[in-house]
Amino acid sequence: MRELLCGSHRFSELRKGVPTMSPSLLSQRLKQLEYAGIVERRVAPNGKDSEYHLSEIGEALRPIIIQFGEWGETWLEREIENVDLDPALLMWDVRRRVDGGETPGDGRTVARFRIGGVPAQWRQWWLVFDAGEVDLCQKDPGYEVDLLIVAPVRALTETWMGRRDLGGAIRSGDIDLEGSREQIRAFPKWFTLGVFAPVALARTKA
Amino acid sequence: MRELLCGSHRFSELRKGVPTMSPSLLSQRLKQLEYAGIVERRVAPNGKDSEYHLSEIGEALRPIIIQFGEWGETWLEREIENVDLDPALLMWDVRRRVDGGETPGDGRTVARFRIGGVPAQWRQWWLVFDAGEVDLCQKDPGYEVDLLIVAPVRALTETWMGRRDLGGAIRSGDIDLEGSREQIRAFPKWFTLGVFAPVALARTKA
DNA sequence: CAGTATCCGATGCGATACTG
DNA sequence: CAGTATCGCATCGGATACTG
Repeated sequence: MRELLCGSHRFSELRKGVPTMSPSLLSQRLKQLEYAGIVERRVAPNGKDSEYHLSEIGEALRPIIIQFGEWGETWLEREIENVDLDPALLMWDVRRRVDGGETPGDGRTVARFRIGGVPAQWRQWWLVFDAGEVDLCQKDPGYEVDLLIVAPVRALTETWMGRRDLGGAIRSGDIDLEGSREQIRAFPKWFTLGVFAPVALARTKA
Repeated sequence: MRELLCGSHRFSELRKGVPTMSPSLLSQRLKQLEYAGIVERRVAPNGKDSEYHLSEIGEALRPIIIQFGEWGETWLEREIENVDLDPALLMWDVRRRVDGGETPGDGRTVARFRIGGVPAQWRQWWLVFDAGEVDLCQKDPGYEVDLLIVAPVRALTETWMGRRDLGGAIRSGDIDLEGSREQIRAFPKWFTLGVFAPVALARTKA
C-alpha cells in the first residue's frame, strides 16, 4: 500500500519498492486488496499487462497511513542499522521523489552517484533528467555527467531520511559534490528528501 | 491497544475484551508494547498486580486508530456474521460505555437483559448502576429489577453497532422493554451505542 | 517483463495446564 | 485473579523455478 500511495503502479515497480517480498506473495496481496475493494486493477497502456491503483476506498486510507508514518518518525527513535542500508532501495526512492523541475537549464542533466561502503555492483548509479522524465540506471548511459555525488551509504541514507542536515553533510565532506557551481547549487533543490524527512528534521531541531 | 484505548487496564479486563487471545499471547504482547515504549506498566492499587496504561507515545496513536476504525465503518460494508455475534463481548462493551449518569432517580437502577438466540449460559445479564458505578453480572444479584430488556443477539448487536436505528428496533418489537414509563424513557439515554455507531448511522442515513 | 507454482522452514497463536 | 509454561497445528512467507 505504501508503494501504491507513493506512485508505483506496475508489478515490477512495486517489487523494487519491497525487494524482499516474493513475487507470489505480492501477487497474492494485490488480489486480496483488490477483493477488499482497496485496489483496482486496470489494463496497462500496452494493452496486456496490469496496473494497480488505489480505489477511492484505498485513497481514504492515505492520510491515516501518512499520520502513522509521522507518528513513527516522531516518537520511535530507532537507529538505522547497517542491514537497513540498502542503496538500491534508497536510489529507487530518490528516483521517485526527485524534482526534475529544479535542474539547471532546459536540456538533459545527468547526475552520477558513487556510493561508498557497498558491494561493487551497487556502487554506481546514474540519474538522468530529460524532458521532465527521470531515469535511474546502474550502467553508464553514456551521457556526459553534469554532477558527481560521492557519499557513503549511511551518510546519504541518513540525510535522505532527515536524520541529519543536508547542508551539514555537504560542508563536512560526507557528501561530496563535483560539478559546475550551478549544478552544485541546484543539487539541494532537486534532491528532495524522503517523505518523512521534514518530521525527522523538525524533531532534531526541537 | 484498542482495549487500552477504551479504558481497560487490568489483565483480566483486557482478556474479556479479546476473549480469543490466549493469556500467554496477551502477556507477550504487553511486554512487547512496553519494550517499544507504547505501554507503561504500573503497580495496581492493591500493591501487587499490574495495571497497563498507554504512554504518551501510545496515546499519540489514539487519533490514528480511531480514524482507522471510522474508515472501516465508513467504507467496508461487511455484514455481521453469526459467528461475530458474541453476547459476552457485546455486554462487556455495553458495560464499559454505558452512561450511568442518565439513569432515573438517585438510587440504584437494575437492568436485566434477556438475550435471545444464544446458549442458556449467555442468555441473562444484569447491569447494576449504583453510586456512579456500573456492574455487570451473569448471576442474579438479587436486587429488584427496574427494567427488562428482551432482544435477540443480532438485533441488539446491530443496534449497538449503529447498523440499525434504536428507536426503530424498539418500535418494531425486536427490542422489547418492560418497566416503568420513566425507566423505558431513560433507556436510550444511558444505552450509549458502540464507538463507531455514529459513523454507521450517518452512512445509512446518507 | 508480468506474473504463477511449488516447496518447506519459521513463527504466530490458540488450547490447555499450571503456579503463586 | 494475574499471569507463566508447554504443545502442536496452521498459516505466513522467502527461495526458487517455471510460463507466456
